[in-house]
Amino acid sequence: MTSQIPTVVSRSTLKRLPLYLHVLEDLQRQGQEYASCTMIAGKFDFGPTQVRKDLEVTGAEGTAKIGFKVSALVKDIKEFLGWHNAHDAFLVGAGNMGKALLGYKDFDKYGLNIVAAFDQDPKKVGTKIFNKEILPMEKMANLVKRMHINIGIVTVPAEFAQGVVDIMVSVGIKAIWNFAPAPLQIPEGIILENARLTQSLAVLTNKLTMNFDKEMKG
Amino acid sequence: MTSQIPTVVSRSTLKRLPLYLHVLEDLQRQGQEYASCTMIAGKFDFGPTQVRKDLEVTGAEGTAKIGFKVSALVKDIKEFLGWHNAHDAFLVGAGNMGKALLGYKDFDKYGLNIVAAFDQDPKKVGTKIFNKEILPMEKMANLVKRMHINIGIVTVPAEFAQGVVDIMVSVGIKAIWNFAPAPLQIPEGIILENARLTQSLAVLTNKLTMNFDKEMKG
DNA sequence: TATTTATCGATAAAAAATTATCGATATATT
DNA sequence: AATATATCGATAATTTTTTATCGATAAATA
Repeated sequence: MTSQIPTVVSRSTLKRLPLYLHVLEDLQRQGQEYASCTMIAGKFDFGPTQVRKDLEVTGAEGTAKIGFKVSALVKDIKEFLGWHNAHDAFLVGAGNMGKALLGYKDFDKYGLNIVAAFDQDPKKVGTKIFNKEILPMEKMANLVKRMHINIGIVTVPAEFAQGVVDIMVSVGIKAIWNFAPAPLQIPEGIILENARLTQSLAVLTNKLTMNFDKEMKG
Repeated sequence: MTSQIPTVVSRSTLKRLPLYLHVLEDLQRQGQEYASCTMIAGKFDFGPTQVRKDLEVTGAEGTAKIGFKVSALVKDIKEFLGWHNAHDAFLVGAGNMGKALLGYKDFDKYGLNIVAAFDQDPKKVGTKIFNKEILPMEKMANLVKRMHINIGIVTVPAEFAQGVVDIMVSVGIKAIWNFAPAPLQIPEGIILENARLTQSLAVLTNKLTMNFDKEMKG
């Protein structure tokens, strides 16, 4: 009998798992030992079936009438997301967003460790931001290989993003976390995940506009 | 005959529109007058039908064999997203992410204008970040009313997020852009849009982990 | 001990999103 | 001028995602 766990997991499910994790860690702090899908779903605007289906992909198992053991579930979700041990990453673009990410202390909780940053600007090179060195772009190739870096974070302006991504791919980066609002071309086999604020903002401003339109009419 | 434009637009569509906008503005700079869905889709990993369906919601009209007039399409998308004129916003939490957003120069392109920031920390209050004043929380209520602010941006740590949101709602904020990795409760009628980096990161680290697992096996 | 209840796990149904198809049309080509 | 082609707009088919249903089970309650 083979495993029931689906081999391909939807983005939607993957994006809900960190939400559950947050709730579960809260429960853990409160000393709760078990949690049911009903309880977790209570924190969100969707139902327990959704939660149950999402949790299924992690391989976690619950018991009827009781729910899931919180500690085990946290562990299962973290392992599934790859957050149980840290992935080293390089960041390119020490601007405002770059700085914010370099200063974010909780990334270790999320399986990310930004080792160093790179920038074109000679004025930035050689300085440190949150105790992390800013290096010249030329040094990236060697260091990626020497340090076995797999993740590249792109926080440069849109017009430079494709160039940076091309370099990253050429030096052996396997996964790219992109913050630039530009569509990027990447070769087969490289993982690209976009974290574009403008997309989220679009949803917000559209809803707001729709609301005003409604008020005008009604 | 009523309009063919759907009254409710999916998140997925809303999130793709800024991508098209970026491509279109590139084309505009290059002096291209017309753009077809086929051409736009070429920049992404989905087809022209998807693009056509998305553009439909904006009310834009194209012509067979030619495509859409770029300038008109840009205008239609911007208006649909509410990016044609700026929405004033307050930001709460002048930490790293807060600073990054305060320093982001292109928000005016996306219909957002961060007017001022608020913080609990007395050391921050009174200072300026990117020429924007950091004010004490107590001043928010009055200013929201006086300045007719509709958008609140939450960049505080997770444990303070719900408290900040409650204040925002109570002083009359209509839409909340949340960067804290916490599930938030909001009353009916308030718009909440989450821009949580951890969700995006989850997708990345999971894919990376899956890739390694595959390599181990095969 | 029997009954009720909350939950899981699995499956089925419903809804939503994506992709394919096709007639109409505007331009380019023969 | 006739034919070929690229594209739109609309609709249909497909796929994916979400939600509902239901038997099994573990605990609580009568």
